[in-house]
Parts: sequence; C-alpha cells; structure tokens
Amino acid sequence: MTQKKPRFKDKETRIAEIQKAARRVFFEKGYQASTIDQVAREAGVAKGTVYFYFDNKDDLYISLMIPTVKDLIDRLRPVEQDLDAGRIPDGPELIGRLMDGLYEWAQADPDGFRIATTFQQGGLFSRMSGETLERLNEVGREGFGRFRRVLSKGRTSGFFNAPEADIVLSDIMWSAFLGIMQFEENKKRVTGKDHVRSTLDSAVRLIARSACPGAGEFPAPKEEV
Amino acid sequence: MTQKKPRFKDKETRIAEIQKAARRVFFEKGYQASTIDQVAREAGVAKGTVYFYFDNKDDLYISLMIPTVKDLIDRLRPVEQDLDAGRIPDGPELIGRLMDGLYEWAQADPDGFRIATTFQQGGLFSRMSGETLERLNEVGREGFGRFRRVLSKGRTSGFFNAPEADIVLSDIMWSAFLGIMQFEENKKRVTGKDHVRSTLDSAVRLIARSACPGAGEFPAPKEEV
Amino acid sequence: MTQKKPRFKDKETRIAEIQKAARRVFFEKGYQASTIDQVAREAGVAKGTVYFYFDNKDDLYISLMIPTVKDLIDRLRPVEQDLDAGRIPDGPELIGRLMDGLYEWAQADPDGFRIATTFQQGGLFSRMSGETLERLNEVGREGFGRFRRVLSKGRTSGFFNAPEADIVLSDIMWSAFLGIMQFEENKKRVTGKDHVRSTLDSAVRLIARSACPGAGEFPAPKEEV
Amino acid sequence: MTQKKPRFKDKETRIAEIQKAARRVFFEKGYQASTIDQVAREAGVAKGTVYFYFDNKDDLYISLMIPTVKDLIDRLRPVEQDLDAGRIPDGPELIGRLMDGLYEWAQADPDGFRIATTFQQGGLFSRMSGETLERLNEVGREGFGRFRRVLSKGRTSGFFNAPEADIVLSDIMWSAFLGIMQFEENKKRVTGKDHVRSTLDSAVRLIARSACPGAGEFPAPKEEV
DNA sequence: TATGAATGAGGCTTCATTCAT
DNA sequence: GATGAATGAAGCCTCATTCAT
Repeated sequence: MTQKKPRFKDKETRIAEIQKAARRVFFEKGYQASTIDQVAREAGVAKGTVYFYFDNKDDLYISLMIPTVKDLIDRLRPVEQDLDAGRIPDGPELIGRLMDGLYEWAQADPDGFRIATTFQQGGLFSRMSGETLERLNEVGREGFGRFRRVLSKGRTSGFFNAPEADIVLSDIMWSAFLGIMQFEENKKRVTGKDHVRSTLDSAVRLIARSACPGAGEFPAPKEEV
Repeated sequence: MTQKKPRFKDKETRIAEIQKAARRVFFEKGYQASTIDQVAREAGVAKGTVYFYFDNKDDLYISLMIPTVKDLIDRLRPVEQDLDAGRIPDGPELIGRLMDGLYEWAQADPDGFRIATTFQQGGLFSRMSGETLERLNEVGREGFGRFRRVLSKGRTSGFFNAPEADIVLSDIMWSAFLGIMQFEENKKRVTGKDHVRSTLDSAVRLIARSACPGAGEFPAPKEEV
Repeated sequence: MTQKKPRFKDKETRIAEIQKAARRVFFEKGYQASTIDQVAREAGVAKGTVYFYFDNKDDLYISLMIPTVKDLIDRLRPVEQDLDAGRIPDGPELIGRLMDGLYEWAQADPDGFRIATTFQQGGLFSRMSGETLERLNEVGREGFGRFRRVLSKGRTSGFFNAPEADIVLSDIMWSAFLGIMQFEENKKRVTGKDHVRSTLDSAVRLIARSACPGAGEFPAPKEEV
Repeated sequence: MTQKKPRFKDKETRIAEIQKAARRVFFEKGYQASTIDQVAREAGVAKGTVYFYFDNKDDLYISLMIPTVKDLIDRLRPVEQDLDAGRIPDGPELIGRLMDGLYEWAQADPDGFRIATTFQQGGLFSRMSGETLERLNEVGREGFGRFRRVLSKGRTSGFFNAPEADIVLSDIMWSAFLGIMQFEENKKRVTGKDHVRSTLDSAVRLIARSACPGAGEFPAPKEEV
C-alpha cells in the first residue's frame, strides 16, 4: 500500500517545527520581545496552531529547554563512560573533556543554550506560574547534577588535590563556563573578535593546574583587543 | 521654625528618588516586564513626572548604570593606590583584593549590580536605539577597563607567572565573578542557601594558585546542597 | 433556511465598514482630533480590529482617498467620452459639464471630498512619514491630471480663446471650485444659507464668458445674506 | 526723569512676543500638532507665562486672528479711499487693486494669513467653545464685509456689467483667491515652482473681462509644470 | 509677574489569547 | 486539526493645564 502524503503532518513533526522556530525567535529577540506571531510565521503555521499545541507563551518557552538539557546529558554520558572505563588518565584531561562537552553543547544549539541558560533574566519569573518555575528548575537541576556527578567520580579516582573539592569545583567550572560564554559573547558583539574558545582553554588550564596534583604552568595568552 | 512640606523637591532629590524606585522595579522584574507606571508609583510621583526627568524608558534605565559603574571605579581605586604604594605584597593578595572589591560592589547595590551586569539579556538590544547601546557599552567598558589596568600593573610587578597573562586573567576573573554571582544567586533562589561568598573565595584561591608563582593548595570546600 | 449572523464578516465588507466609519469621524473632527477609538466604536469593532486591517492611523486615512479620487476619475470619464464623440458643442458647455462633475463628486461623498481636499491642513504634514506623503501626492495628482487633460482636449477643439489657456484655465477652475466649496460651506455653517450651487454656476458663466469665444453676459445674481 | 529699563517687559510687548512666536509655530505645525511648550520656548518665556496672558490654547490661537484681520482692513482702506476720490478709473483696475491687496496681505504675514484662513480645518471646531467660535466668525466677517463693501461701491460707479453683481462677484473673487492660494501653495510644495502670482493675475484678467464692460482678452498663459 | 515642576487624562499601538469556521 | 479574524487589556508617551514658589 502506498504511503500517502499526509494532509496533516503528524503531531511530533508539527511540534518540532514550532519549537525550532520558537528557538530561533526567542534566541534572537529574547522572551518578552518575541511574539507568538513571529514564531507562527517562522514555523509556517497560523497563530492558532501554536496555541493548539502549547497552552501559552510560557509553556512554549519551557518546552524548549527539555531537549536542550537532554542534549547536555547526552554529551556528558560518553565522558562518564570513558571515565568509568579508565580511558581518562588524569584530572586535567577530565576537566578538559567536560569543558569541551559544555562548549560543544553550546555550539550545537546556541539558541537553546542561551534559552536554557538565561531564562531567569528579563523578568520572566514574575509572569510565570509557580508550577512552571518548578518544572524549569527541575529540568535544570538534572543537567547540572549529571555534570557534578562526573566530577565527583573524578575525585574518587584521586584526580583532584582536595578530597571534597568536587562540589566547589563543579560550581566554579560551571560558573566560569557561563561567565565566559556570556562575557565573551558580549565582547564579541562589540569588538567583533571571538575569544570564547581560547578563553575557555585558558580557564581549563588554570583550573587544572590549581586543582590537580602536579599540573603545569599558566598558559601564555594570545594578543587581544 | 516650621518644617513645611515642600511641594517641589530639589531636582537632584527627585531624580534620585525616581532612580531608586526604578532600580528596585527593574531589578525585580527586568527591563521589559517593568512599566513606567510601576516606577512612578513606587517613586510616589505621577507618570508624567518620570518623563519630565527622563526622555524615555531606555534613558531611565541607562541612567541607573552610570552611578553603579562609578561606584565600581571608586572601589577599585584604593586597590590601585595600594598597589602603586607597594602595600600589596603579592599576586594572591591582589587577586583577593580585586575580587573583594567586586563582591562588595555587588553587595552595596544589588539592584544596580544586576542592572549593570545583565542589561544585555532579555532582548533589550533589539529594542534599544543604536545610540543607547553605544552609551551603554561605553560606560561598561570604562569599569572593566579600570579593572584590567590594575591587573596589568600587577603583572609589571611580577605578580603573575606568565608575563602577558593579565589580559586573559582579567577576562577569567571577571567571567568567574559574573558566572558565580549569577549561578549562585540562582541556586540561592531555589535552595535558599547562600554560597556566593565562599565560592568566590574558592575561585580566588584557585586562580591565585594557578597564576601566581609559589602559591598554595586548592582550598578545602564546605558541605553543600 | 436560517439566516445566521456571521461572526466573521467578509474581509472586504469589514474593511469597507471601517473606512465608512473613519470617513465620518475624520470628516467631522479632522485628522488630528479623530481617534482610532472613535473610528472603532463607530464601526462597531474593537480597536485592535482597526489595526488588523490598517497599519496605523495614517494608513487608514490615506486609504480613504483612493476610492474618492477614483470616483472623481469615474465622473470625468463620460465628459471626456462625450467630448471625444463630439457631443459637446462648445467651451461653455464643457466648462459647465466639468464643474458639474466636480460638484456631483463632492456631493456624492462629502466626507471623502473634504478628506481628499483638505488633508494638507492642520499640520498633518509634520506628522506623516515621507512615504505617506508621497503616496498622497501621487494619488492626488492622478485626479487633477485627468481634469486637466479634458480641458486640454477642449483647447484642441478650439473651444478657448487663448491657445495654451488650458493650463491656467484648469488651475483657475480647480482653485475656484475648491475656494467656493470651502468658503460657501463656511458661510453656510454660520448663516445657514446654502449658496454653493449658485455660486458655482456663476463662476462657470464668468469663466466661460471670459475664456470662450463669443460667450455671453455676466450672470444676474440672486439675493443674498 | 530717566526711563529705566523695566525688569518686567510691559504687558503689550510680552503679549506681542508670545503671539509672534505662536504664529510661527501654529503656521508650521498646525493647531493640533503645536504645543504650548513650543510656543513658550520660541517666545523665550516659560509655559506658565503663556497661561498668564492667555486662558488656554484656543484663546491664544484666536488672538492671532485679530491683528491679521485688522491688517487686511488696513490694506483695503486705501483702495476704498482711492475709489471714493475717483482715482480708480474702471472695473479691471478695481479688481486688480483688490486682488493685489489680498495678495500683499497674505505675503506680509503668511503665518497669520494661513491661520486666519484655515482655522476651520483640522477639527478645531469640536474643541472650541461656542463663545470662542462666535468671536472667530465675528472677526472674520468684519474683514470680508469690508472687501464686499468696496466692490459694492464699484458697482454703484457702474464698473460692472450686472447691476447687483457685487455680491456674487465678491464671493467668486474671494473664493478664487483662497482656492488659488491654497492650490498653488500645495503645488509649490510638491513641484517647487511658484505660480501663485501669475495664476492670481490670470484670475484677475479673467474675472475683469467677464464682469466689466468692454474688457480684454483672456490672458496668454506661461509655461508650466 | 514669572517660573517650571508636577499632574493625569488620553492617544497610538502591540500582542497574548480566544473561538467560529 | 488548522486557521486567522477579533478582542481588549496594557504599555509607552504627549501635552494642556495647574499651582507653589
């Protein structure tokens, strides 16, 4: 029997299309400045269709975070597996692999990354229901929790100087990552020069040298603005 | 003599009142979600009065950043003076002093800090005029420039391992500071526990140990969530 | 079968309704003093509906002129056809027919006439965009151009004394028409007496006698205010 | 006794200054689009001062018409005197003199002319009180009445074909004048070419030839747009 | 007299959301 | 399922007018 072209696309496809469009729009304009109309137009559907699949603007926004966080977890999994299999020799390597994971995650889906990362800005909280916020935090914790767990395993392997350092270390790594992404993105917009990758590398070496036994020198910098 | 309630307050006072109210409102809701009406009500004046002193919402917002950035510069000045006077013995001390300055700055005026720091979020860019953005970046550069200069002087004094490290170092310190403030604030909102100060301290030691000749061990962490 | 009240009217109908309401409101109050709210209420729709069909107040205003100018052209067409077919014997007849066309035009849609005719008053220019003004002038020229062309053909037929008189003649006729409409309307509002038609007739005879070979006497006036 | 420089300018001067500024502003922007602030700034006084001398915006606007109408009367007076003294030989001369008077009047104070002439546009009526409108009409009638009286005297002198023609004639002359001023001004704004004077001249000859016994040919036109 | 800070009603416009088709 | 016309609350901003100084 022939597979006839469906008059109505299947539900999943439709939803995915709308989310894809929403990601682009929300990323470019931010939550408040984005309109459902823009999302609908970008997705090639009518406004009502968006409301058919999503309860409201908040709901649509939040739905974007789930796959992004899932993607982060997917990127951390091989690191964890390699660590479990003994394929990661030392702390610097682990820190580098983790930071690479974060960076690639951000690169793979910049819109989603920014959305997942900065949703708390811009007064969204005041508009969102408590339930909505709860879901947001839950999903956010899941990604970060995985990140911390990997570092924790590294500590067990004796990769780090201080025995309990994994908690502080994860906070610092994560914060540094967020801060650098944000700060360098900002500089890039003004100066046009992109130092994200190199600054992240420097941070990795800096952290590694400090947190791991017998690590090397502080890296030589490159010329800059 | 009788203390009569003045109908017209001093111009400076009025402006300060409105700005104070605006800082609160913008901080709580973010730029887009804040309304001039809210600001006016909070300041106890009519909407028109806000527009009497500020051209528009953007203008009001920007006006908040100037004193905040000035305050940062004021807090960095004594560090620079002490450095010039030889009262700062080594790199770790300098890094600590700088991070303290940043932290105290953020504490002294949390609303202003967040406003100055996160204005780029939430799609404000797409709404603001080019001129407005220019002024914003200009003022922002001023504060960060001062910060970088102090580190640069420290490098000249041989405080840091790599001769040109001050550029990368300033980026990393600033990014770590921003990232930690943001990340820990966020965690605080969810968990209720405040680890901002201790995480910053850890970051300072971590950075110092890595960037300065002959620095100590990675710090022991505290229990956490 | 049941005549059910349609919730969504035909697009054209809706637009026509809004325009009709707008014509009334703009006519009565003038552009600046009219509000979109008044138009919406008069049209029996919500404010947003007006903006669904028209980009802004200017756009709505301009949209009113197109059909009015088209109507003028429609009224001039039979005159031109009769002239081409030799059914108009002389200059006075042509001038009379043209002035009749203008008068009937103004009578048929007084609101539209005034809007098309006086839009330049009241400081509208300073508020309208250059593009808006361009469209306005373009459409205005079209109507007047047709008027002038008919007079030009009359000149070719030897209807007028001076060979090139059609240019000046069209300006004078048009100006006289506008001036009389305006002046007499104004007087009517004050005195309550309507001399528009008779003054136009006088003007026709006056012009014809002067511009056409062998025309008659200046007309006897009627008693007046 | 020495005439000391007054700390406060005298009332008349102040009023005149404000009116002068108001004329410019109202002329350029139209009534609705003009603000008291603009007038005050242009006059170099504070907003409150304007309200000290004028009850409200309407009142200020109306006050501008009095001197303008007075000026018209002043310009018509010598014509009347010359006519009375027998220094005007015939109808064409009288018509020419009158039209010259109108034209010079409009030239001498374009702002005032436009204000006096088009105040009825732009929805002012709906905003003005009945009393205000009454004053306006009264003053307007005075100027036009003088104009008509002169024509009436010309009729008595046998200058015009039809014995009672002065009523219609005055309407037509006045209307033609208004229409031409308006229409040609409008064209001038679009084309940049100024045909006001020549079109008025043509109108004068056209009217004269028609209304006066033994007048000449219709004038040859000039090249145009 | 003169000032200009202060007010608040009102206008234009946007946009999340609904719902008949 | 999908559409898009319709709604109306809400936001930014203007400006005539008032009034304490």
